[in-house]
Amino acid sequence: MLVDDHAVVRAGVRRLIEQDGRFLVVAEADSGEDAYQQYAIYSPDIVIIDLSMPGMGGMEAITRIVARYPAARLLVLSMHENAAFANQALKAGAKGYLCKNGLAEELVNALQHIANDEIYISANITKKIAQQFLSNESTLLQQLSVREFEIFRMLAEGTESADIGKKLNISSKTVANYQTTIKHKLGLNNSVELVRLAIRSGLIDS
Amino acid sequence: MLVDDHAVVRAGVRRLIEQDGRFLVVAEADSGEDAYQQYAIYSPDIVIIDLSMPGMGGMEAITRIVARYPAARLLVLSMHENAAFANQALKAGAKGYLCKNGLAEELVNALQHIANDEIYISANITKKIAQQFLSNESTLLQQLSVREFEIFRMLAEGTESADIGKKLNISSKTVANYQTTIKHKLGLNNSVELVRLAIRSGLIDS
DNA sequence: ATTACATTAGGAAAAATTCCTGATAAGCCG
DNA sequence: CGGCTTATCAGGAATTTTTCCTAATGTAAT
Repeated sequence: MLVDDHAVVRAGVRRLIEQDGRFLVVAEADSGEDAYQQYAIYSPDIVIIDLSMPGMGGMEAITRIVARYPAARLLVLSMHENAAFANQALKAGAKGYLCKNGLAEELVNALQHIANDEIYISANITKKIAQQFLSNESTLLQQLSVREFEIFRMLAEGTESADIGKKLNISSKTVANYQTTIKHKLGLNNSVELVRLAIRSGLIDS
Repeated sequence: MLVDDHAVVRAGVRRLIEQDGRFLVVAEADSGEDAYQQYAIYSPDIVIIDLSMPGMGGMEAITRIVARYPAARLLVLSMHENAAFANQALKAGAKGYLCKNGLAEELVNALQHIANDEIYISANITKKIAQQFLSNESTLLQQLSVREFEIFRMLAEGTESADIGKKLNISSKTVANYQTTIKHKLGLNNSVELVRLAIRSGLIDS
């Protein structure tokens, strides 16, 4: 099953997969909510999912799908060539992490690995993870839980606490409390420093 | 010719185009620099180009290609559903602007229009352009008075209102009031957007 | 001279943030 | 297995920040 809010990307990936012949696309979804529902209907062997989507993001979708279907195999196909993203996605329960700027062949390759119940991570990502392992900045972000990381990103994007609460189906009060603990964990004094850290870490762009 | 730093996207779009049959992909490039060089070699009828690429971005590539080859026809295929981006791209000389979250059919449709020497812009983008007609980022900051600009910069650097007051020998209350008017003048909803605008404008770095 | 705007700031109300407490569930370890 | 830790969630209360309104002063322009 393909999950990406960009129809062009979905159509492209579908053709890539179909041309290879080993795999079949049984369903498509253009949002996290849709993915969750479609999963129940089609029970796909593997879900290829993008992280950055409107509404419930990819990260939240992974969390929910894995919570309901622990055997689900999700392969993240993201534009973010960033260790922190990969880290969080795998922590949330994804079985693989690929960058969109990887080779087209790598996609079906990754699918095959995941079909064999192996974890697959892009070579460039594993390298980045190794590189950023020692950097203070990324170890800082690793202190955050999946939920904290998610809220951190949304806050840095300028989303209001109330809207974050709606998207994640939690109280805006909870979001506010998370905000405080996030700042404490990261040693930030205000939301300005929060944004700048997020930009420096490549989580969002200015 | 396809220009996109994501190989998966390039491969997908290539197959989309080839399946339609009306057009032929003669070259691919994964950067602005590469696009410029490949253009000289292949002289493609149309260039499909992404905006967000490392190194010289898509915008700069458009400017350079159009400067050297005024007859060049460039179709932007971007993820940004944003009037400012489309505006800049068309101002730079692009002949069309498409969003990646548009329909797959829209792509060849747009190609046909551009082949007929017409301009093609996504419907959702034309609507946004009309809405955001007046909001120009560069002239935006010029609306600020000297004092406002000064405080804007200090706020974006993460300085607390109280400290700004001390440094400028004014009440923190005044700073707070300035903050509100600055946000209004710049059309910002919160301090997060304030920081990001400051960074985009090169006032501060992340 | 009147208008416009920049700078300053206080009061009151609204909103956001912090700090505290506590509930629930999952996972781990001896 | 029972305790221990951690993640997630959220309400109450105090505090801080932000907004909105009003208003004074000086300066530049028409």
